[in-house]
Amino acid sequence: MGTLLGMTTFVLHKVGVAGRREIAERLAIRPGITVWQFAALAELADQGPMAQNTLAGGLGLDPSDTVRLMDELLADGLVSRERDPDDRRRYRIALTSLGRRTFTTARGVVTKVENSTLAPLTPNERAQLLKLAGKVHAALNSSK
Amino acid sequence: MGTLLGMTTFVLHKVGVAGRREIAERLAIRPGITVWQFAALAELADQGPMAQNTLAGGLGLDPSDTVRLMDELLADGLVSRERDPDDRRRYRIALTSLGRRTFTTARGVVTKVENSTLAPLTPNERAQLLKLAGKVHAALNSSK
DNA sequence: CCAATTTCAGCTAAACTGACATCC
DNA sequence: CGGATGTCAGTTGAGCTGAAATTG
Repeated sequence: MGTLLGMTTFVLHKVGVAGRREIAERLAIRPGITVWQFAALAELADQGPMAQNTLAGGLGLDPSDTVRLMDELLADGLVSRERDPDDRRRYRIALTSLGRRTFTTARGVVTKVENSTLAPLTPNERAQLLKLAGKVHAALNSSK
Repeated sequence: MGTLLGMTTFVLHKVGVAGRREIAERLAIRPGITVWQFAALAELADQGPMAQNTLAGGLGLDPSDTVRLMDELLADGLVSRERDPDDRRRYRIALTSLGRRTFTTARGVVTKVENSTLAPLTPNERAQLLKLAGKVHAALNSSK
């Protein structure tokens, strides 16, 4: 095996970027959102309304980029943004009903693309891959 | 498990980008090269001299970006670049002895970072992860 | 005063596109 | 001529940095 293909990080990066690219192309067609927009909708759908900062942390996205992301979602009517009355520094970001419907559609698209990308693996292997990558991911986040 | 953490592509992308970033930072310190420069040295060390175009294909790097990459490596004295006498459209890119030494050093650095990144996994799990990611990677390349 | 949250402007590296010259 | 190789200029989006305004 070659040096590069024997380095896990290199292979993981390649696969991750290619997979994300594929997902981005499909989501752009339907329902017409970006990957980061999808990620934000997913986080809000899973965990309910939250501060913009908390959302940024959950996504692993820089807070400054989250500002622009929220502007986009707000302009498309997918989220609502109100000041938290208990702490007026914070926003309270919540899904709109359109946002929820859009997320459901998008999740279906992403799942379809994933199934295609992971086609060379058996269901058992897919679960293994997710589990192992998830372990590494968890360690990365905890160290920061 | 949350939607995002249940999506293999998302986790793979996160881990891949974070791992690559870590490697980039270390390689910048010693031996003072970029990740792409390391990748090119590795490919040349594994497979011997080759045309610039072939190298681009092996790295999954755009040929136009390969031009600049080769300029950098040439300026640092890590590769040599000569026209192929049999087909003067092609270059023959080869490692210099400095390039070979630099690669050896860099490979040690990268291996060290990988061991640290993959620390939460047992040796067996690491092999599994590489094998599974490699399968997906191979399928991606063959479809193109 | 100090810290947290959000905002804003701008930077860097990565990846791609399209046009072109050169050579088989 | 058509096709392959290498070169060049420029575009796009991702991710990050640093500074500032507001509020606790």
